[in-house]
Amino acid sequence: MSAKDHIAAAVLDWFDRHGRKDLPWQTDRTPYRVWVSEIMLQQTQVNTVIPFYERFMDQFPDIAALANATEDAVLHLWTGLGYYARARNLHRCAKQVCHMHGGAFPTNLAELEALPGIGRSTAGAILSLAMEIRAPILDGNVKRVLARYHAVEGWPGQRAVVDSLWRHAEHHTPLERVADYTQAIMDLGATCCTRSRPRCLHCPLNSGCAARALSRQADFPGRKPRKQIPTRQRWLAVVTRAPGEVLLQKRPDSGIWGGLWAPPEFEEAIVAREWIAHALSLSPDACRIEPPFLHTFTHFKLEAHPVRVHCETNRAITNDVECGVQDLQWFSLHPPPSVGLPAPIVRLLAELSRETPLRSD
DNA sequence: AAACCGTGGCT
DNA sequence: TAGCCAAGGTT
Repeated sequence: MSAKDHIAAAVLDWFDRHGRKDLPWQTDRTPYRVWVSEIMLQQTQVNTVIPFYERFMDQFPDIAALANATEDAVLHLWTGLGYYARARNLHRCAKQVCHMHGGAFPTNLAELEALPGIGRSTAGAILSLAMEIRAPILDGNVKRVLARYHAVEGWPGQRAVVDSLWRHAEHHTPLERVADYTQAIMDLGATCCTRSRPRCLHCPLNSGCAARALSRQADFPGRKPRKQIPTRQRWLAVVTRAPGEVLLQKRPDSGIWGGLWAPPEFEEAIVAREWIAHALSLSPDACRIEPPFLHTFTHFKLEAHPVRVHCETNRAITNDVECGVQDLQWFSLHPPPSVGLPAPIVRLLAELSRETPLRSD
């Protein structure tokens, strides 16, 4: 039945004329290249991913190269891309595939989903795009197309809504040309069935689209209910040491900026001042508070006040509560540290290194 | 189950 | 402009 689904035929015909076929991960479609692209593309737009993907493939051309790399090297290439747990899972997954599957990805859904960072949709993408194995996907584009075509009420965060969309996706996925269909249904959502101002007149599915029949294209998929965004303040103590060095701390694996290097963080500025002053045997008054910089995250806002201190010695600085000595390290600002750093920290350090040379009075 | 994770583009 | 959200997965 699925193979004769008129939706698949219409979408495939549209794809032959209007689909995207020249994206970096569409050439040399190995499971490895498709996998890396799918991970990078999670919640991230195509144009953002492309330069990251090129750099990543340049340094890690195959899964063995990735598995043999250090985590810091992987995180370094992820700097600025966001959702850094993806990079850590990617690295873990590469090691598992090399050690447990002989370097080749499993060819079935269950084993793929068992790998870190690979869920049902990514597994389906790998199977269909790289292996021509029939498996549905359900990314943001497909959700929008199916929610409109079938007028599925509710927002996709709800279990019943996702289940319904998955059933539709499963039903429409054809037995033949699975790779092209998967790319096609995504392209349709990305370039035709767009979130705002969908181009229904050019859509191959317009005659059967329930949302269009109801003139309710904008109602699908349903919107996530608004939520109050809490605000909390944090202070990042940017400790510099002439000439041009900065103290960074490897953050815990979980939470914001998990596993990345960043200035030590404190709940209150006064704690940072006292901690720094004590560690450097300085008076708290010697710790200068800079104007705050504000950074907005998905669900909360973080205000960080850099606390900059000059340090002439290389004595060990420890914080018994926050981390161990092994998590603290001085990094040169020239060039910026070649380890994984959050994008706001990269910008902050770039500003610091651009200023007048840091030296003691 | 719902909250959480980052950044940048769009309207 | 300020909210919305994007080739989702994990906890």
